[in-house]
Amino acid sequence: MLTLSILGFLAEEPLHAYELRTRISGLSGHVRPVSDGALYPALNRLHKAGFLAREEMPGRGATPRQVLSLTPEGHAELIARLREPADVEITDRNSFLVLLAFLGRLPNPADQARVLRRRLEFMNQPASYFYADGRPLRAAETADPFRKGMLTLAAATSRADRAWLEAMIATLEHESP
Amino acid sequence: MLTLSILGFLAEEPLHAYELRTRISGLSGHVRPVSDGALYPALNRLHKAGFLAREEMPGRGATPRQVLSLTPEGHAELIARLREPADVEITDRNSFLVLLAFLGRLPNPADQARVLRRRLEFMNQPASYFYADGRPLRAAETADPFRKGMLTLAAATSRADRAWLEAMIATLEHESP
DNA sequence: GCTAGCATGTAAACGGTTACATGATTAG
DNA sequence: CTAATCATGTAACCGTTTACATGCTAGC
Repeated sequence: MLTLSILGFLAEEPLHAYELRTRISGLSGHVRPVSDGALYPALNRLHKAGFLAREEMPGRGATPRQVLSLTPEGHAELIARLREPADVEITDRNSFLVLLAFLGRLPNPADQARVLRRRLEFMNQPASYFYADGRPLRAAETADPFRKGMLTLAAATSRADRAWLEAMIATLEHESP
Repeated sequence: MLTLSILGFLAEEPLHAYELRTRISGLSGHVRPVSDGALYPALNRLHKAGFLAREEMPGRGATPRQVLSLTPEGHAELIARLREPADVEITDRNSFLVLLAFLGRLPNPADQARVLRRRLEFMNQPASYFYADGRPLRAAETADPFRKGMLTLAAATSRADRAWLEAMIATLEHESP
């Protein structure tokens, strides 16, 4: 998820690590800093892999900026990760939303639709959080008001997400029949 | 989150690790197995810390079951974790939903309300995912349909969650004025 | 003079994933 | 007979968090 965000934001424009960090921090909605201990090692990994180019530039403070940009390989890597997302990015809503943030970078609408369809198929599998005697419990059957709330909220989110996915998939299929 | 789930489920009834695993797996909604490599070490940590008692019992298969139960210290630990959740559990929706699953275990409605209020306060901070020229971008201003969708879905979820939190807090305050 | 912001990093500890390892029972 | 389920664990790897480390500039 961190890697995808890095590649995704750098595909828009070259950035130095500090600026990249503030953008990634915002991706959670509420600004929550990405730890440097995660970001800088990730950047080094991507640089070693040949996905990133660095260029030194004078910064506002004392330390010079390391302006980062995607190499052609880095761009290819981003496209590959968007076309064929890892399981977590389909399965985990937070990860999927981050994926969505960059899915517009995929050039082919059919590929975009395929990704959305994967998510939709996953969501269409019946979900249940609790079991009693081996049978799934519905929200109405739970006495605990917190569990009831949890189930209701999860269901509402799921409904809204599926509706959007279906509408968006229809639009994309209209674009490239 | 794993630790909380372990303590939470064991507070309901003693379970062996295998059964515990299937319950925790269900907590994501869609059954996704908890890796043994995470579960067993976590159980060992909790056992070493004195939160868990083990009792050997014959199982259905060859391997005998290690039936796990909460010690009084384990129960106290659960209550403490519920009363004073870590930041992630307030901040991350998935984690918060897991917390919710066990919040009914807190004996005091005022404590329950305090936790919900913490989440509500966090959610009431204005959220924005993208910035242009330092100003937050609204869904309507985004040209990218995927980002627009992402922002719309996040906003809808946020609205529903806040509404539920407010209603539930009101109910709890009514219970213990 | 001090704090916040700009700007970069490293090291230790922790926890999770993946793969490995074993073995009995039951249903198809 | 073979796959799934029951049942327990370990080891290597990988990435994240937390804490440490440094230093300049701008505004109060």
